[in-house]
Amino acid sequence: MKRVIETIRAAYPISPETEQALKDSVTECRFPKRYQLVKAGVYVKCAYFIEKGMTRSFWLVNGEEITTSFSCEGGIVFSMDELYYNKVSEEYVETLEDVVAYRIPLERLLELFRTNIELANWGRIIHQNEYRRLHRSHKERLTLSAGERYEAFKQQFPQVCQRAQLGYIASYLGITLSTLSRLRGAKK
Amino acid sequence: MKRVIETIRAAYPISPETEQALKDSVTECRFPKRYQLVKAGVYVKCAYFIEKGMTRSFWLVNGEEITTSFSCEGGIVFSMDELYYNKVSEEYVETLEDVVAYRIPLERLLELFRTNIELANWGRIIHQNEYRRLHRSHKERLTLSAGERYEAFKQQFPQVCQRAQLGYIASYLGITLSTLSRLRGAKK
DNA sequence: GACAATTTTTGACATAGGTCAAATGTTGGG
DNA sequence: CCCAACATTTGACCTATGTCAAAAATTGTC
Repeated sequence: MKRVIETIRAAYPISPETEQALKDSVTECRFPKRYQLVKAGVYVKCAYFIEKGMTRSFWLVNGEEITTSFSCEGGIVFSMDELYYNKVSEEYVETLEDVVAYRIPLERLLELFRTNIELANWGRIIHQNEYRRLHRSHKERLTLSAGERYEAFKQQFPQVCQRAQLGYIASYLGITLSTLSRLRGAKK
Repeated sequence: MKRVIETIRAAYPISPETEQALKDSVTECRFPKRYQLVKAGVYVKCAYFIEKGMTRSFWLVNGEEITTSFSCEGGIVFSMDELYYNKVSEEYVETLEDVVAYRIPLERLLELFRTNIELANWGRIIHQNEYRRLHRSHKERLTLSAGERYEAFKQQFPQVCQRAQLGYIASYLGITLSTLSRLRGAKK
C-alpha cells in the first residue's frame, strides 16, 4: 500500500497506528482493464484505494457516457450515493488499465471516520480538494473556450491526458469527440 | 444560533458539549445588503455561519461576475482558498440581503476540526454534500438545455429563485441574462 | 502479420445560445 | 410622490460547437 499511504499522508498526516488500522481493514485485489468496479443501480459495499492503474467514473445519460472524473495511483474510488446517502449508485466506475487496489468495506470506512479523528480529517480534506477541483472546472467551463479548456486539462492532468482515450477526455470537458479532435488538429 | 445549530445537527449529530464549544468560539455580527464578506486578494481570517439572510459567492473574470453559489440560513460562508490552502481568496462573497451571522476565526475552526471528532466529521459531511451538489450541476450542465437547467434550479432552490435577482441566477446556470429572460417569457 | 474492432480525423451542414444595444419595468431614497 | 438607479425584456444578428456520417489510423488478437 505504499502509494496509497503516501497519498493519504500528503493530504493529512496520519500516525503509524492509524496507518496500521487502515492496513488491517483492506484486502488487496486486482482487476483487468475495462472492469466495472461500480455499477449504477447496485450496492457495491466497498471502496477501493488505487495502488496501480487508472479508472474513470461516468454517468450514462440517454445511452451516452459522460465521464466525470479520473482516478490514478493513490486515488480512492467509491460510489458517492452509497457512501454518503446509503443509496445505489447513479454512476459507473470502470478501470481504464489493469488495476491493483485495496478494497475496504464501506461500513468499516464509515466506522473509521466516526472513531478515528485523523481519518475523519483526511476524509474532510480529500473532499475539500475534490470540491475545489470541481469548482475550478466549473469556472473554466463558463469562461474558457473548448480549446482553452483542453489546454488547461493537459496542463493539470498530463498523465491522464496521455493514458486516457480522446472520447473520455472530450466528455469530461463537455465537448464532442469531433470538436476535440479538430482542436488537436488545429493546434499543431 | 438556533438556525445554525439545527443545520449542523442535520448534517452530523453533535453533542451538547460540542455545541457549547462552537458557541464559545463565535461572535454575532450583522451586515447590510450588498456588503462584501469575502474579497478576492485579501485574507479574511474568519468564516461566517449565516443565521438570517442570503449571500452569493462569485468570481470576477474579465470584469464579469460569475456566481458560483448561494448560501442561506444555516449555511456557512468562507474563502476556500484561505481555509483549505491558506492563500488569499480568488472569489468574492457578498450579502444579497441584510445578514445576521456568527463569525468564527479560521484558526479556531481548524483547531476544532483537528481536536473535535464530531466537528471533523461535520466538516467532512458538508463537503461531501457540496461536492455532490456540484457534481450534479456539472451533469446538468452537460445534459440539459438552458431551459431545463432553469427548471431544475427552480425546483431545487425555490427560495433562492425568489430571493435572488435574475442576473445572478443566469450566471450561476451558465447562461446570459437575455437568454434566461427569454426562457421565462416563453414559458408562460 | 493480417484482419476485425476500436479510435481518431475530417467534411458538410445545423442550431442553441451569445452579443450588443435599445426599450420598458421596478424600486428605494429624498 | 417623483426621479434616478437598477433590473428585466426584447430585437436583430452572429458564431462556437454540435450532429451525422464516412474515411483513415491505430490497436489487439489469433
